Amino acid sequence: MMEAAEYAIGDLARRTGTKVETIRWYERNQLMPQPARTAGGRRVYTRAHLDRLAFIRHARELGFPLDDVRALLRLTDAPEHSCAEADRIARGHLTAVRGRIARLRALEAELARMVADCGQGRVADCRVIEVLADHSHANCLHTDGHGGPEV
Amino acid sequence: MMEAAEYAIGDLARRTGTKVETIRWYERNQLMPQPARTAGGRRVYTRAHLDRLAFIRHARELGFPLDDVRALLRLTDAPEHSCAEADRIARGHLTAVRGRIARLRALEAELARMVADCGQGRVADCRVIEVLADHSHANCLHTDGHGGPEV
DNA sequence: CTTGCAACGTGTAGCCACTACAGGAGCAAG
DNA sequence: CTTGCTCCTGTAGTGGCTACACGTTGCAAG
Repeated sequence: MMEAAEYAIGDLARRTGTKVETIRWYERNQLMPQPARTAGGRRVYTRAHLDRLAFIRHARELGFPLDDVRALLRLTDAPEHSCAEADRIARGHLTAVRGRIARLRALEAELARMVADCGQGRVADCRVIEVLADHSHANCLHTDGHGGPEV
Repeated sequence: MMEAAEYAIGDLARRTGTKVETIRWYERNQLMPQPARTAGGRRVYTRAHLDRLAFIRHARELGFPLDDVRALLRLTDAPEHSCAEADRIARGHLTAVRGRIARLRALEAELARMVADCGQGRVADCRVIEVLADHSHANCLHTDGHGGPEV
């Protein structure tokens, strides 16, 4: 069996590990172009669509937000252009990932300390509850206040 | 000056570093009980409210989802009960945090490799774009498919 | 007493990146 | 022709808030 030149939406979904609804969502949100349609109104995709969707999914797996994905997609359409922009986006994302790792590690330490100290007794003596209720934040990691999207 | 026994919503916000809208949102979503009101309709909080809000915020800072926070709050209302449940929740969360750290580290490695290999030339030769476009996923981290909420 | 203004009230919409339906139509195999 | 899968559109929901819009309350200064 050879590669088909046309794909139904379900084929694209299977080949890229994407849900059908997500592909339609990408179309509505301009990440995927509108494909041709059959007489009955079904979407007909080409190899180019498949490649583009695979690119999007791969970038998403790497945690790039969709705005970054959009920018990277624009770059793939200009292969003679300098790739400094792609580098900048990837470096920015790397920095963000490193920041999240750092915060998660501080968190991990605090959680580990919490559960290590829990003697499995009554709630009134529970270290987990105690730490959470500690209004003074004496044992707390010193977050800088701005918070951010997530730890 | 001594501690006031009653607080306006703005006082609670300042003392816990929470936005006023967030406090009202917690009330709508049953995390905070409905407080008394003044004749003019303004919310009047007590010390108990302040403590409860501080507890919620502290748990959120540690990344506990609201459903976990709800469960932990129920435990604080039963101080004679065993704290095994609190321990279970905290351990579960610790496991989740460790999983996220592991995935982020794999990600970090892949991103670092991407940008290290980018020669800042044309997009056609860019390693960043190339890795993303790699349909075979030959250089990809082996995610197990289920994905999860986020990397 | 009036005026000004911050803090408060409600209600709704938006964020991200999907996901999950409901309710119907197309289409291939048996 | 029926069965059963895939597909269509459209809408609403997720988590955990955040941001408005627009109206009211409450307090102090003039």
